[in-house]
Amino acid sequence: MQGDNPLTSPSKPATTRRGRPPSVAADDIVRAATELISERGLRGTTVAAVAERLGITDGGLFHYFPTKGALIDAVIERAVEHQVSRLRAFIAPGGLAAIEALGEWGTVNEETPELVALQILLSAEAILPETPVRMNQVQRYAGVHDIAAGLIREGIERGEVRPDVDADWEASALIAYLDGIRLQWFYSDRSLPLGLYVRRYFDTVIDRIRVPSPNAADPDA
Amino acid sequence: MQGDNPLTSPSKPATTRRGRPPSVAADDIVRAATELISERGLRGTTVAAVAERLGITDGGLFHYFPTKGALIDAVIERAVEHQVSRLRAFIAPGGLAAIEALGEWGTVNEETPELVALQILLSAEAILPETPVRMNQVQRYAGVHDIAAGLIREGIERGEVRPDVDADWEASALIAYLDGIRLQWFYSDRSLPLGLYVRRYFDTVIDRIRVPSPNAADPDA
Amino acid sequence: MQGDNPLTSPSKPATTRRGRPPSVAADDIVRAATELISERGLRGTTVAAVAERLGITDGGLFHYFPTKGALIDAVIERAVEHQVSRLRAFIAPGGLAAIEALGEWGTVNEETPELVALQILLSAEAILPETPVRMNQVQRYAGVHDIAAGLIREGIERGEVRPDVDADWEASALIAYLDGIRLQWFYSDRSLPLGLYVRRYFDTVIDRIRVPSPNAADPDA
Amino acid sequence: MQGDNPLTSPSKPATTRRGRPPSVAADDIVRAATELISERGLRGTTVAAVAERLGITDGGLFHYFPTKGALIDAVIERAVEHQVSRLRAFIAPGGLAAIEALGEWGTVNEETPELVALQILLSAEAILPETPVRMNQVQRYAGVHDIAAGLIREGIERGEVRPDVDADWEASALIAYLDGIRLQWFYSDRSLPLGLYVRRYFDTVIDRIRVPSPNAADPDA
DNA sequence: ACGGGCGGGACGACCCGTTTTT
DNA sequence: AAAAACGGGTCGTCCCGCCCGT
Repeated sequence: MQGDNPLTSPSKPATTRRGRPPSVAADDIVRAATELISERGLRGTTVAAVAERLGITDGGLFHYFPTKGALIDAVIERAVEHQVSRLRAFIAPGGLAAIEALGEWGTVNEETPELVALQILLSAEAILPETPVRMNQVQRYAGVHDIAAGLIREGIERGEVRPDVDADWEASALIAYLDGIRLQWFYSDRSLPLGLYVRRYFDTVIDRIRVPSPNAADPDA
Repeated sequence: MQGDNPLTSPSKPATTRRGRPPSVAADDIVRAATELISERGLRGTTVAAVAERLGITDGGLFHYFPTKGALIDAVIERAVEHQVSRLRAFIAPGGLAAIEALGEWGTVNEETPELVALQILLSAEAILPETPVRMNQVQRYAGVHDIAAGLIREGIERGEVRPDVDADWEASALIAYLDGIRLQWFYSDRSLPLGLYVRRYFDTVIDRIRVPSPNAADPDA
Repeated sequence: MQGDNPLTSPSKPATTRRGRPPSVAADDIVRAATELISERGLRGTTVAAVAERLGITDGGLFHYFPTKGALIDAVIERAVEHQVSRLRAFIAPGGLAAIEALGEWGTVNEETPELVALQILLSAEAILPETPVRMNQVQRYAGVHDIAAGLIREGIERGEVRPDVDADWEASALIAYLDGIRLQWFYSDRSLPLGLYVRRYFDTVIDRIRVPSPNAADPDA
Repeated sequence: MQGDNPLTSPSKPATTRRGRPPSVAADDIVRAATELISERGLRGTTVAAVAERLGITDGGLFHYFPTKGALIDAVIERAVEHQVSRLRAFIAPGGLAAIEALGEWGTVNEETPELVALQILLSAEAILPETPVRMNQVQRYAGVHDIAAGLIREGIERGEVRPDVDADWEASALIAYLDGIRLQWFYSDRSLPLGLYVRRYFDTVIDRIRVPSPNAADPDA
């Protein structure tokens, strides 16, 4: 869907590779699997379907991922890596500035709907007590929560955020909104302006938690 | 997943209470199915497992629900009815009072975790383009959205809510938060105080959208 | 192969059986599986082949034996039961008389070649360290060994067998011969006179271990 | 199991040492395959597992043995050669002396348990009517039988063995015991003193079939 | 009407032996 | 010699009908 990424593929041709050149790369498989999962769900996606989309057989796919679980693990890992790398750039400034930057998160998500869909499916699957993806998702949520709460606390320390703000609760609310609005994005066939909505939501939150600027505090003056 | 759902349902409303109320056994089946689905997911739940939990065979279950799709339809219908009946009581006052009352929605949900889990699973399933539950969920969301937005507009008309408030956006944000926070509730093994969090969130929203009371408008005085 | 055994099938029609009469009984399945295993080996026998021989599908077979392992367990159990019931009659007299009676074991085996083949295959499979049938077979061998050694010891106590005979070694040798000669029976396409050979072998053993009769001890007299 | 064994083998005697000795690698493969087969059985051993144990890929193995059947043929051939070379030394003296020497056969076997295990597995596999190893094994048995019976007949001609001894039956019994006691060896985790037991068995047989020495003939004198 | 034993297809995941390509 | 891919096949088992008893 995103074409052949010219950055990753030829990055390692120098190694003395012997044998038949692959008609598909492992990355292609993971990408195809991600797409199919975002279309049919985890259980609705068969390894044969993934192979078929790539023009190979499931036997051939076996060389890359010996089991469906391994394939799904790779799919999840790739999605997480993608998200983390993007996230890191946003939160670099730290404090309230980072929170403001996170307001663009919706715009970023608009570019990769299949990863967002995957995330939603995994989120729901993770509520089941026995599912293997549960721990993964719970930890991911905890990580994101800690990042957000940490930024807010940093804002308090810097004097940008009001000291009486409950950082944990605000982080929880921010994540909840992001998780929920993405559902609506798909319900509207992605016609809902996700970037705009998220931006707007962040603005209201920032308005509420920031320390009032001196001249804005007394508009009547 | 639900077979030729749109074909059989209207032709043979087997589970529709028409002529006489459903037998007790049918309700037991639906309840057991709801529990199992909330534990193992839609696809992870087999009709045989439902039957086994009830002490009957899948052949016996076949008399009540000729197909798995029909059973799932009944499960969804029961969940929706349950939700709607509760909701109706909350929004009876109308306007801002109804919005305030909705702040107790989290507390209500705490009593029926299996219905909440079912709702989450259906929400996620509904983002898939081909799934039979999609339309159902999208319409449900539209209905809830209209109710919430309607209450806000009513609040504006009554002078309780500031006239510049975007009713549709606020409704969307409210629903998004509710959808998202429920996920966190399950991630925390339901130890997160769902009722408290929702109540608190509603308070901040109401604070933001309500028309300021005269004496609170000038705190400096 | 042995037709419908009129003894076992109608033995339990008195129970209030409901539903469709089975086209095949569990016993038929076990019998068919035994035959196929004796023709193609354990791993060479597929559940589909067993079902096909019975005229049903593997899905139908699933109602009786949910897994191949369960089917094989039943096959083994039936073979053991068959063997044990026969064996009991032979060893009833006890002592040397029982040993003599066991000389007819070969003749008995000639009637059920498929059970003998099954036994051979299991014997060989059991030498593998990881196989699930190993323990089963080892215990079976120990049981048979104890029975044979016990009979010999009984013969010693009764004064029928020479007191210097090593009961354990003799038992081991007897079983070894029986196991080995059955192989040759199959190598000869069962044309080797198994009953005769075994009878003859037992005679030489009995000749060697029995207490000499007084008048036979001195034929010249 | 061995594919079109009779077709490929004669057309391409890849493993036959004709013109030059086999490469070391081929011998390693055969040895590794022998070990694996003795651990997991014929069908339980995959070519990939053999290759993995050697640190190569199954594709690499393909250069030495174009098919699994060819590999198994080589494994059998090596085992037979090993056995035959040992056997030849034992039977060199001929007559009863050779029989006595064969009493050490158990001791010899104790040194190569994996070859014994292979032999047991092949023995059992050979009772199946359709297996490609059947003819091989049957012929091997016939050969061993002829050797043993020939030695006994030679003993009779030399006046070492009583003339009324049935050479064929005695040979059959000897082989049967050897085949059977090896099973017990494995059942006991090879703790059974195989060499001792076989030695002892041969002694009883020789006692029975040899021409009585003049002074031993009249113990009363 | 309710329920149960039984059987039918179908398909998914796994994996295996083999061939093709470089 | 390695790597990639194929085609086949086994096992599990799932959803669903066909009949029959109560």
